[in-house]
This record gives sequence, structure tokens and C-alpha cells, in this order.
Amino acid sequence: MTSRSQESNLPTVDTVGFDKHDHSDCITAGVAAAEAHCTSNGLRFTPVRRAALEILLQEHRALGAYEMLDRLRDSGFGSQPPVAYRALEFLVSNGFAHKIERLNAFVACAHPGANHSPAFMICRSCDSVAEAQSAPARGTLGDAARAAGFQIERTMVEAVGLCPTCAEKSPA
Amino acid sequence: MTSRSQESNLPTVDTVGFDKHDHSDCITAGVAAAEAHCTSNGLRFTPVRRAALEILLQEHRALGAYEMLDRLRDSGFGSQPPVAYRALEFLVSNGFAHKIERLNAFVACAHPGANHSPAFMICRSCDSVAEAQSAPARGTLGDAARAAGFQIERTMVEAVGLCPTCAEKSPA
DNA sequence: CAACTCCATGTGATTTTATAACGTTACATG
DNA sequence: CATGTAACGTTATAAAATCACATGGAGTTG
Repeated sequence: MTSRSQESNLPTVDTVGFDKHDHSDCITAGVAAAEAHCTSNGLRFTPVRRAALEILLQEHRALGAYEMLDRLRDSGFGSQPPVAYRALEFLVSNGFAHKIERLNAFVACAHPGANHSPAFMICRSCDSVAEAQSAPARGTLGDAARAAGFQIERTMVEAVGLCPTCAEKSPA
Repeated sequence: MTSRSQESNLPTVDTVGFDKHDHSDCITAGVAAAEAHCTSNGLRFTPVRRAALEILLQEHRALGAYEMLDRLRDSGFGSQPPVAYRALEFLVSNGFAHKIERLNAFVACAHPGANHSPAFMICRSCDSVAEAQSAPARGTLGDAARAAGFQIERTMVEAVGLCPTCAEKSPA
């Protein structure tokens, strides 16, 4: 665990998903990072896994397992649910992707390799997802956990709201 | 068992779920709070809804919709999924219960009536759930959201780990 | 190279979770 | 007591996730 970073003072905004950027760049970078990590950790970055990661990186939104399955099938891979679930499981457990519980869906990680505790901003209108940093275990929640004797291992933070684009379209 | 923590010790901590306490008290209190809220807001606190809330309050763990359905049926209510989902939907949307996305399950709210942004500590071993307060939109995440132009409407924080009881049993 | 092992893959079937659709009932209001 | 609306019950189906088991490829190891 990283033991630095300030309480609530990290303007580490990762607006991938809301900002414009070059997709081919971020796909290349993401895949490269994953490949490097796998190589140096004895993990097998197989074709399905690579394809799944590329698919996630192409979208800047959460993709359901069955959407993933459709695309994998289109790319010539197996067509049964476990194909998608296994690839996603691999990506998630190795930190290349995250599961958005709220949506039962998956997004590529915006900080490949970094040991982090992600927070997500989920647009309720278009389902786009942006990843930011968080450290809930450091604040109030951490105090509560310590006081209760609860050992936090992982935390997930999901914020639902309106992304900039949708906020413009339907000001509410 | 667990070392029960002292109430005087727990600032913002709501360890209901990990601590010992009198169930009948908290059921009574929870139901009363809900009833009061419904009365003063023109909501109908019908038998199924009351029963569902009582069932949730009896457990200090997350209950799946189908478990809820089983119990409602045992109490003489309808036996089809929508019965449970509708009662739960009512409880959640009125703040009497929360959905734990991580578990696809529901818990009674520990702060009936209070306008709050809950955070949950979920034991990965026994699935017990404790509710604490959080305000993620006020810290790093809020900064990121403002910077990105994302309008946060609701946030959910779920921490997975070991509750005091399970931590003793299987020190990991 | 052959035999063995390990893991990843592919597939069929099933379980679990959640909604759609629709008629009926309860209840407040005029 | 007619009427509009919200809640309920049921059938049916959709969506999400897992189980179980056979196949096959990449590395060993003898």
C-alpha cells in the first residue's frame, strides 16, 4: 500500500472518459503496460485476454460481460459466457480493469500498474465512466473501521451523477 | 466472541452489525422511525413493506432479494420476485434500507431518517455489514469531479474486509 | 521425442438476480 | 358510490453469473 498522499488534497484528476484524447495512444499504452506486467510476473497475456483489454480500452464506458462476449465472438473467440467472464476476471484481478458494481459492468483501468484505490464517476445518462483516485480508508471510514475492529482490505467508491456532456444537454 | 467496543468510544462509528445489542429494541426503533417518516410524508407503510423492514432489521447482514422473498412468503405474502423487489425498492428509495451492490443484497439503514451518505464495511467471510458515515464528495473525489465538470448526485462506498469476529477466527 | 502437468479455452447446462406486463384490489377524494 | 391512483399478486422472461466437463497448447522432465 502506498503510505503517502494527503488527506483530501490530491487534485489527481483522471478524467479519461470525459476528456478528448487519442484512443489509439491509450490503447497502445494500456496494452503495453499490461503486457509488461504479465511478462515480469509470469502471467499469460493470451489472445482473448489481450482482445478483451483492447475492447475495454476502445470504450470509455463500462461494458457488460455479455457485450464483451458479443465482441469477443465477433473476433473469433468462444461464444459462451465463461469466455467473457474469465477474461474479465483476469483483467480485474491483475488490475488492468475494474468492475463497476453499480452497473454490473467493466472498465479498463486508467492507471495501469499503479497500486491504487479507485473511485468512479458514473454518468447516469450515458453510462460513461471516469476514474479518479480515492483513499476512503484514510478518512472517516478508516476511523470507523479502526474503532470497530474491522480490517479494510479493499474499498470501492462509485459516484453517480451527470457527466459534463450530459449535464449540458439536460440541465437539471 | 468479539470485543464489544464502547459506545462512548465511537465518534461517527455505527458498528451495528458487529456489536452486540438488543434486536427487539432496534427493530422497534427502526420500524417506528419509518412509520413516522411515512406518516409525515404521505407514504403508505403497508404490511409487506413493514414486514420487509422488520426482516431486514432482524438480520445484521445483507439479505438477498430471494431470501427476502422466502421470508415474506413464509409470512403469508406473495411468492413472486416482484413482491420482494418492490418492497425493497420502497425501503431503499425512502432511505430505510440500502442496497449493497457488491453483494446484490440489502441491509436496513442504521440511521433512519438521517440525510446521509453511507459507507459500508462488508465482511468477506460472514457477509455481515456495518454502516458508517462518509462524505467522499467532499474530499479528493469532489475535487476531481469539479475539475472534470461531473455533477455528483449520490455516492456509494463499500469496503470489503474482515469483521472483528472473523478476524479472530482466521487471522490473515 | 514422449509422457506428464498445468492452465487456459470452449461448450452445454444451470443457477441466481432482476424486470416486464397485466389484471385485480385497496384506498383516498369528490 | 364513482373515479383516479397506487399497491399487490401472478405469469413470464430477461439479464447476469457460475458449474461441470471435455479439449488443447505451452512447458517441463525423463
